[in-house]
Parts: sequence; C-alpha cells; structure tokens
Amino acid sequence: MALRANRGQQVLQSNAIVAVDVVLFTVRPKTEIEQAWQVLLVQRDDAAFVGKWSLPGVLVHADETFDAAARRALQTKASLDAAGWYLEQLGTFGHPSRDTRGRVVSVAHVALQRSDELTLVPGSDVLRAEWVPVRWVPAESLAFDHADMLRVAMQRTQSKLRYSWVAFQLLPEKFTLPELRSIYAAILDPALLRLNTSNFKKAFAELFASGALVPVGQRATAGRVGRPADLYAFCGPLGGTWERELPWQMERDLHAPAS
Amino acid sequence: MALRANRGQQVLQSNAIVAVDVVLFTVRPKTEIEQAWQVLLVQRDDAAFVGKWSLPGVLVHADETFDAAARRALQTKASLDAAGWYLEQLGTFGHPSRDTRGRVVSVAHVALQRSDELTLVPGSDVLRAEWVPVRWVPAESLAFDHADMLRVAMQRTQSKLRYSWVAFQLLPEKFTLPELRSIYAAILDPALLRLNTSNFKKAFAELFASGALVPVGQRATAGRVGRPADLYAFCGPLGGTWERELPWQMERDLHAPAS
DNA sequence: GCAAAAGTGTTCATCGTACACCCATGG
DNA sequence: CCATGGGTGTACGATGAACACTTTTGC
Repeated sequence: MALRANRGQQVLQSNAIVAVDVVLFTVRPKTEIEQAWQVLLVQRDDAAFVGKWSLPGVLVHADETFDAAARRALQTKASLDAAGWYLEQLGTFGHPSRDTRGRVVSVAHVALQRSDELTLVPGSDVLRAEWVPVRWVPAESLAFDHADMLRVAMQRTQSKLRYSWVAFQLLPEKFTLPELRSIYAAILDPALLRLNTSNFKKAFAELFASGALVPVGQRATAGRVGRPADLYAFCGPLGGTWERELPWQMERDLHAPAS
Repeated sequence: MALRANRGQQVLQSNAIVAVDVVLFTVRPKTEIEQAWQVLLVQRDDAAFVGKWSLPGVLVHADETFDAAARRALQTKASLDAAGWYLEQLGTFGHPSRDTRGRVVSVAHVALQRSDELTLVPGSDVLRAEWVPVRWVPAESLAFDHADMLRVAMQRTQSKLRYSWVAFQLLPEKFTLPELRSIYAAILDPALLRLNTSNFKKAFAELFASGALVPVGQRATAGRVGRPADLYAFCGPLGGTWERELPWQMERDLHAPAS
C-alpha cells in the first residue's frame, strides 16, 4: 500500500517476488504405458535447496511476460528451445510460507511437447535434468510446493485432453491412430489401449468431417508384426486447440468432493 | 535475481506488486433472462483512474493468502462479508504494461453468490458499487485489463456450470426447479427456459439418486398464475462442487479457434 | 371455466459400445 | 500358413429430446 512519488507518476512499492515454474509433460513412445507419461524435473544446484528435485522455473524479469519467462525457464534450465510449443498458464501458487526466502509467488504453467527429438542439457543452477514418469515422481521430496503444482497440472492436462485436441501436440507431423490412442491411454487410462480402431476413430469424426484430420495416404513402416497402420496429419491451427467433448468417460470419480 | 543476506537466511529481492481482483457473479431473479447474469463493479475513487469502473481488488498483504485477500477486497470495496462464499482462482494477469504504476501482477478470482439478501455499500476508494448485467458492461472503459478478466471469468463460469454443480451456489437453501433452470438459462443460454421439467430433472438424476438433491415436500408460495413449483434442497458439501457432465450442450462453438 | 405454469410418463432418434469379419505384415 | 496387430462395418443398448397429458394456481 506504500506509495511514493516518482517523476510525478504514482508508483507502487514492490511487495513480492514473482516467479514462473513450468510443468513440461511428454509421452514417450516405446515405453510401458503406465510409465509413458513423463514430466521434466531438474535437480537444483541453487544456493538454497541443493540436491532437491524441482520443476524448472525462473524469476520473472521486469519487462517480461509470463509466457516468455516460462519459455526462458526451459531454455536456461534444460537448454530446450520452447518457441512455438504448447504452453498455457496453470495457476498461481502464493501461500505466504511456500518459500522461506520471502514472499515468492509462482505462476505455474503447463507445456506439452513430444520429446523423441529432444536432448536435455542441465543449465544454470541445475545438476541434472531428466524425464520422470509422473507416477514415479517422489512427490514428498520435491522442492517448495511443486508436488501440488504437479498434481494440479496432471488433473488439468487430463481435463484438457478430454475437452480439446491438445493430444496432437504430443505427436509428430505424421502419426498413426494407434499412436494417437497411446497418448490418450498414457494420460487418461491404460484401458483405452483396448479400444477398437473403429470406435476410437468415431471420436474424431468431427475432425475428419472438417478436414482438420486427414489421412496422408501412406502406411507406417512396419518394424514389428501385424499390419502397418495408416498415417494421418493434423491440420488444425498450430499450437491451437478446439473445444470438444470426448465420448469415453473413464475412471469417473463422481461423488468425490472437489478440492 | 539480486540476493542479500539477512540474519544468515537467504532473501530474495521483491520484483513486483501482487494484487487480487474478484469477479463476483450473481444471477438476479425477477429480471429479464438476458440481464439476469450480473457482475459486481466498483467506480474507482483511487488516486489513479478516478471515475473508472473496475473489478474490486486489493494489494496482497505480506502474510495473507490470495483467498483471504480476495474476500478482503469484497469487504473493503463493497462491505460484503464473503466468508463461506464460493471463490476460486481464475488466473493471473501480469502483462508488463497492464498498469502504469509499476509491474503489477493481479491474481484474478471468480466468486458466485446469490444477491437477493445483499446490500452494496461503497467502501474505501470507491465512489459506487453496483451490479451490472454482464452483457451491458462497458468493456472498453473498464480500468486496466479488467475487460479481459471479465471475459475469461465468463467463459470459465459457463464451463464450470457444465462440469460441476456450482449453480446451487446461486440459490437459497430451498429453491424450485424452475429457479434452478433459470440459473442455467441466464448463464448458458436463454433457450434453456424452454426445457421441460421432466427433461431438466433427468439431468440431475445422479444427485437425486445419491441423496444430494432432495425434495423438501413443500410448495413455493404462488404469487403468480400457474401451479406452484415444488421446493428442493441441495445437501452437497457447502461451498463444494462435484464434477459432472451436463447432457445438454448448448451453443456449441466448435470449429472456433481457442484463445 | 380458461389460460398459464409445473410436473409426469412415453416415444423416438441418436450415439457409444461390443463384436464379428477382413487386411497386411513377420516369422 | 499362422499369429499378431490394424481397419471396416453392423447390431444392440443406453440416453437425450420431443411431446402428449395431468395437476394446480390466478383471473
């Protein structure tokens, strides 16, 4: 509330430290479906909390948007060029005692990106940067309230998968329907792997009708037994998603009180 | 990034001003359905932006949660005791140039409350506090980026209404199904007023089955023509909501790019 | 009694699911 | 030629929407 004059312009006194943290999710193919959904964690080499695992994050610069800061966090902590990646704000965590170094308010973000062509290089103040299966994350030992962030991010991502087409962010240009199905199975429910191609395809009838999901006319190169799957391409707006409603509602946790 | 020692404990330098703003929605009965959905706006008497209409907001105190600050905003700006009201974080708005007085980061919240027993009293730095139909809000003339906040809050509330039971937050203890229907109609689509009682009731079959929505066994006192409606009570957790899926999907804006 | 509003039950179309069948590859 | 996995079409069951009908009030 403290005010002070500055060149005739009213100026407010800073009262907090603002940071961003990024929950970067990926789905790794050729992995057991239960471990395919993974998150980027970094082991801190900061003055405080040395050795602790945490989400990548940085303090927000004076003239920097949250979005830019979040991408910079991925750049400086793991040498990832996140330009163009799917990134959205998750929520802000600001409990007064969440950080012992002061009133640190962190704007958490969620990013989704396929990782088969990425290499993680530990950046500044980082000992290691690794992909960790979300169900293996040592929640209790994460720094700050990053376990909370991760939990909320997981729920939000599961919802997003149901209400939008973000799943395509986790696939290359050309992909097969079984690959697409594995994205949903890894994040929502492994039982989806048992879904028939026909039934799975019907869930995307709108996209086929609108021309946003088109068959490429090629077959995937078969490296294993069985018929090679057809290749498809997603022609929706880059980095954008549409609202939608997925038919299959799995693991319905109705009757459970919300947070 | 600037650090300084303080009693041997590492302390981070404040780099921003953190505030909260509240989008308080209500649905006013006995109002044209198109104007029934209303939002609380206050006319500023602050040193800056005098006369401008804005959402109620305050700076966050050093040892205060966002939730507490948001309720304090309603208290100090409109003399509303928001203890126990439904309140959730919406998102954080922090564009570097959103406030000319410095790097002000605002954590926006959404609150839902019935208003038939409330009286608005302008508080500190406030000339007037009024309910404004959301479709009448002079978006361009709102202070800061509050027009953006309001737009996002409206979308979020519409989604929440579809995915949860928050609608009951906008009704008194005892209410009728037509009243409940008017909540959905005011926020989602006026055409819902034409829904048959039978079909509308089926949407809440789960709640009836679980005992969360029970008939009181009374009739509403009929002040107008037509049969008086039966009274019901919602016995879900106070201030809580369950996940759910509403059957009727109105005004589907598929094929429209998301923000 | 009549119009208006609320509540009930039935019918019909739609859609998700299950399943049977066909195709293509590796061994 | 057989096992495995991908792809297609059909049939059945659940459910949301439309509607006809009954109940209860004000005028």
